[in-house]
Amino acid sequence: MTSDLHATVEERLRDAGQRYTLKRRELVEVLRRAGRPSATPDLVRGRRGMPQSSVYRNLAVLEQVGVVRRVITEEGIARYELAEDLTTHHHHLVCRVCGAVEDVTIPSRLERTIERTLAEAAADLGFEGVGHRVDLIGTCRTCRASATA
Amino acid sequence: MTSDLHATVEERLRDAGQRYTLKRRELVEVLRRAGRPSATPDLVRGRRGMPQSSVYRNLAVLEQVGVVRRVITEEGIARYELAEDLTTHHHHLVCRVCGAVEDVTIPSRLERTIERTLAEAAADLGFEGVGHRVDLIGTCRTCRASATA
DNA sequence: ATCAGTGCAAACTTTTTGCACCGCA
DNA sequence: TGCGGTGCAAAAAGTTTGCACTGAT
Repeated sequence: MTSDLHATVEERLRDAGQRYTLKRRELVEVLRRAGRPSATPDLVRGRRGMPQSSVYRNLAVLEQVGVVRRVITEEGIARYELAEDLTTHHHHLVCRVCGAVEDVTIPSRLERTIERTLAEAAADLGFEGVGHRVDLIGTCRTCRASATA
Repeated sequence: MTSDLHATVEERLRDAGQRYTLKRRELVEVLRRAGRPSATPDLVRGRRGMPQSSVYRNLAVLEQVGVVRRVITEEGIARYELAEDLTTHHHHLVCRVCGAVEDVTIPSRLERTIERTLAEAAADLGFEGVGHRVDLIGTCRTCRASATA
């Protein structure tokens, strides 16, 4: 399924008149392996020949062609993950102390209920509901442990 | 009920060894009138004798004593609103184009269902669920109108 | 040869902080 | 009169951009 992913990415880029360069492939690969939204330092760290500007620019391109999604955390910094149609619909558990993010899925029955109700509320207010963001804010294992100390 | 609000704020500040100064009162008043999360420019604009540093510092204090809540938007900038126990539990509809935010409430029955399920999922992952963030992302009336042009 | 992509450094935006001064309990 | 609050200006942190160079078709 990995080659499927890259094939899809390549296609989306080509459709937008863009190339699937080595660096872009590397970014996609890192995001796939991460399995959770990654911050830019994570994408640059230890990777020589990967300046911030390229990371930001390539992520912007990948976002525009629908390959990655940009998520803003509680601290106001950006994290990036593969678009949901390349993975699966999920939500985030965000640690309010260290900002760590875990992926989580919830039962599709409840998912649909949430979606429907929110869309309804949105329509009442003149919004065209195109998506929702359901995050859980808490304290992760690690930060609870160090808080005890 | 307005005096109740200020009395509560004053009490919370006093309990933390802080004063309810005129500027803090002004900030609380503006947030109450806004009825939606406000960005710092909104809190400074047109208000002389209200430098950014004071706004940020006072908002930080008010957040620490549980009077205001800081919300990060899709664009990564902070917005501030009165804490939920001073208003009512609600969610946000965020315009993905202009970043406008509307408040919205959903039926308490569904609210409880969401809360319970998310807490459960969080516990499985070693998080201590202390809250959730349910936002709806869409396009507001104004931006839909200008998109048509 | 052309045009997208890259790398460096500088600019920009939002938020935080150092420091001297002000003012209320 | 002491300590919290204020204001200015500078610094951080994260992100974006200008520009010259590289590389693939």
